[in-house]
Amino acid sequence: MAQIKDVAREAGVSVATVSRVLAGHSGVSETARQRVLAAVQVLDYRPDLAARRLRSRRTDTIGLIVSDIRNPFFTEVSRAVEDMAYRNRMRVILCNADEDPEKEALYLDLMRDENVSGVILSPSLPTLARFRLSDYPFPVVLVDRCDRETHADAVVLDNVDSAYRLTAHLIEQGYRRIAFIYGATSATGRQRHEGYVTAMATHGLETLTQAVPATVDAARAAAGELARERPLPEALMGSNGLILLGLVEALREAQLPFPEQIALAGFDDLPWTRLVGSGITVIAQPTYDIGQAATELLLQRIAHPSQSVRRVVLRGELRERGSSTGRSAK
Amino acid sequence: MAQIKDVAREAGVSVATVSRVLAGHSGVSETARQRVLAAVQVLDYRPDLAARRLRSRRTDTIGLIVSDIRNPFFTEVSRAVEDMAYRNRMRVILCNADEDPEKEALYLDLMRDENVSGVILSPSLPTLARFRLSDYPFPVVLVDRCDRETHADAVVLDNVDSAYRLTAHLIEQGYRRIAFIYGATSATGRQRHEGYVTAMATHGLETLTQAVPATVDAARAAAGELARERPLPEALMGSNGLILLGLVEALREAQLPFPEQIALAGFDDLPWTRLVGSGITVIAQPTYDIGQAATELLLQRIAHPSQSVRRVVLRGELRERGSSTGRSAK
DNA sequence: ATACTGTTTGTAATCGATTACTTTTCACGT
DNA sequence: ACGTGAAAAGTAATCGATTACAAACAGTAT
Repeated sequence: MAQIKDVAREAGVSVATVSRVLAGHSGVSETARQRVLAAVQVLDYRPDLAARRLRSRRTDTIGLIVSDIRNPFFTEVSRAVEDMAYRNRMRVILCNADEDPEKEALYLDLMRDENVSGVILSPSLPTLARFRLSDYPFPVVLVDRCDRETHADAVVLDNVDSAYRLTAHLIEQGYRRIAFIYGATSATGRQRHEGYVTAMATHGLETLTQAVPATVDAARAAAGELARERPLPEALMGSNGLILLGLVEALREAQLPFPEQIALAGFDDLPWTRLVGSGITVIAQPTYDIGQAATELLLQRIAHPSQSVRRVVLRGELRERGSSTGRSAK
Repeated sequence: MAQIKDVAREAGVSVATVSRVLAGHSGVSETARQRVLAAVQVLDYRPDLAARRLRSRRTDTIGLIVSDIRNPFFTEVSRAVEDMAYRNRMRVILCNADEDPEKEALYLDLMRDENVSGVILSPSLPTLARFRLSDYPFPVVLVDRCDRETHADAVVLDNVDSAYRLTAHLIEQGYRRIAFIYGATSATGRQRHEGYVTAMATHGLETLTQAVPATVDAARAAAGELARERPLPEALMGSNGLILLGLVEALREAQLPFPEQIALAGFDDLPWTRLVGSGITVIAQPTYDIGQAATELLLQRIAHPSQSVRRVVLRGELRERGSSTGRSAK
């Protein structure tokens, strides 16, 4: 395996010059640069990253800690982060915290050990509550989950407003008893809850909510109970893709077709939402954009550590489908 | 930030002793060990990974290169790999090749640069065709995709047999004109094609196949064409989850309900397969097990570089649902 | 020709661990 | 008390780059 001194010898220059050329530093003559590049080619030289990282104290690596890799939302975010990162010659270490605050803390420690340049994190509720940027030796950009109090770069959906619009849509369609099943373990769920509550209140309607862990099974169980209540709610809303999936499963088990027996709506425009029944009305998130924006924010923060904190709020898009076809229309 | 020499001073021993304790080497007195451990606690010492990796020439990192992170199959595999790896104090670098052989090559180079301990790879067809273990300075375990010729550790589904069983199931249900739409860009698709062809031949039936890139859109387009043909095929099979999704979309567009107008079956038991229509008959893959097995294989290979090559074949499970309800039953 | 500037180049220190090698310590048999 | 071998501990070389600093050089003004 060729080392930098081999390249230096081959090119007839010093190791410092080789290093400078490879780092793209100025102050190297064009002739020297060419000879170094040629030597690198000839020897197929690849710098040893461990050595470089040790000396330079930089890793050019960003850590991505997602809450649940099985959630397609985070899959797509990861994809975007990865694309952007590698395009900027950065590495990505992906960690899946599985909605477990302990795992999250573990991975944040790991990021410290790895001396990453920065971290993109979708924090669980406890982590978010305790979150202080100054607790970490690297910049952190929050993604998907952030509240008004937290002072950190972040990229989030306009959760409150999106939930408001989704709820308002159901109300417009003539539904009144609208139940909201939401993941209480994430800031996202809570904010969407807020939007729902506001919309209901604005229209003088009573709320009907159920907080659950953000899993398919929990949502199915909760919806199963609701389905046994009489009078039946007129509509069901889920606070994210996994929960929505649970709702669909529960309605199927309870043999309640939508929208005939009960209307349905939720968050996340997953591939299957338009295929079940006559399609499910959802708020679509610009997932790829979210990941992209988060990476951009992080890269900028790494370049300019003291620039002011920024928050990017992206708008969710309402996609009306059969599941919320109005009572009037029937 | 505390360094090893600080720990040594605090503990009143030499750096060598500290290093030995932390590496779990024998030849350290119990007293010394205790003092070192205490000092580590006091100073909150964390070894510098860059320095360690430079000197020891080991990274304890495994690279995972998946074909398409959006495919839930690979998501689940990643999860398993990650779990297993961290449990064995290994890091994971996840890369998404997006079914692009060039990206794949790029990432394999990157793995070399990172000096990873080993790689788990789901190769594209061109990469698999050229694949030689000796081309890489690290052990490689293939996952999901591997052919009989390739001499490497691998974990795969019994693709041929599973496809045979799925096809045979449709035949048993009374279908004859069974079309198979498959991803020709992966070894998996080809092997499943083989199983389908064998099953059809065994029953004296004519094959009806369409090779497509393994994407939802390509599959939808292909199925859209088939849906316009007369006579209509009696059943449609897709070679993986993404393709199956494309088929469902196409049938919906063509307003062909299943199984009434046309039967449907495929691979990958994704969350939504039991929710659309009366459920879709699929071969379920033990995705988590596949990732787990691959990681185990890799860790063993790292520990014993010269042990003989092993291939783990896992069995797919047929899950019968409404989409393949027999003609006889109608 | 000389001094002065700015650019290019080279030498050697450095990053923080691991580990080869040497020295010390200790238990034990004679 | 002493020699012996094993176990424990320490010293210093080492991994392979980056970079601080010094030296050489070229170009220009005096």
